[in-house]
Amino acid sequence: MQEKSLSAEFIIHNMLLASKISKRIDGQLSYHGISFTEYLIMYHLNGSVLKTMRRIELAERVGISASGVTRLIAPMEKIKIVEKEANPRDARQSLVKLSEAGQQLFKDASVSFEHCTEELMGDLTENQIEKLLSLTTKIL
Amino acid sequence: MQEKSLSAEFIIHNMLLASKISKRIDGQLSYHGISFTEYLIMYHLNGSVLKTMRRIELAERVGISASGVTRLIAPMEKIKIVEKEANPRDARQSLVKLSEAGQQLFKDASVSFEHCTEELMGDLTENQIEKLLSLTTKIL
DNA sequence: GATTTATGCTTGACTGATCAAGTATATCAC
DNA sequence: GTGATATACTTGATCAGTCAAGCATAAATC
Repeated sequence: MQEKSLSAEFIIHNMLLASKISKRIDGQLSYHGISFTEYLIMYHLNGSVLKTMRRIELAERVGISASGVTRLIAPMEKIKIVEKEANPRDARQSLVKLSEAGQQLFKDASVSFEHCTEELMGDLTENQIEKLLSLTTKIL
Repeated sequence: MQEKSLSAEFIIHNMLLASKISKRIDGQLSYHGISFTEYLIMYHLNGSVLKTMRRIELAERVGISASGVTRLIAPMEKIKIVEKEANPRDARQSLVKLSEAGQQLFKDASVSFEHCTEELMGDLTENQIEKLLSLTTKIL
């Protein structure tokens, strides 16, 4: 008889969960004309001190590659929800700033987003979610 | 002051985690010449009664679309790790069976996979993983 | 048993991301 | 200061997956 790995089971289960969740959220955010990934960009920009971040750091936070950020930001810049800024201290960098319009869009989209996440997590108590959060931070 | 949504925070955190995990696993499985998604296909086939499943069911279990399964299975069939089978009761179906070679490959890859998941979850006890599993099944 | 509707699967066109290579700038070692 | 190495970013080629449409078969309705 073969032993079954609990960690393997959890990982597989959690991957499927993540895929379902992101599809659901993408569906909701599409009403605001943005994708989940774009929302994540705005989320991190909005949470940073000057609503401004380096592309590389955005990539790390969102979990995509640097070139992924380049391609993702380009259309967001075109519709003016983010702006390009230079860093006088380092000419290699191309900072990304969440514009006023971007902040407003983020605020609107957050209502849908949070409504969606609360629906997803509806069967769990605050304590259980906190537990989940603290356990998952131990992974990796 | 604005309230911060715990569920939103968890979802965002868990998405980043999932993305990192899948990259790590993909890296490990590449030594066996397969992707994480291909591993998942084999995992579900191997766990089914006759090592055989319908494409639609595979799609649901793995979390991709039906056409995704078609495109994913094609090269696996070419290198003979799965075989196509007909269902005499329903000519629309095209069943997928894990071949002998596929079973062996799955067994080998599982060693790497489980080693990887155990490394990922190394900071957690069995009980904590069970807790995680039971909490995440309440989502969606 | 003919017609309508639903299911299982595949295909073409597309999208969001990746990687590898290239460019520009910065930092380090001497 | 000069040369070597590292970092920030972009671009072309590619890939894994999606969606919408289509085809074949099955099931339900009349």
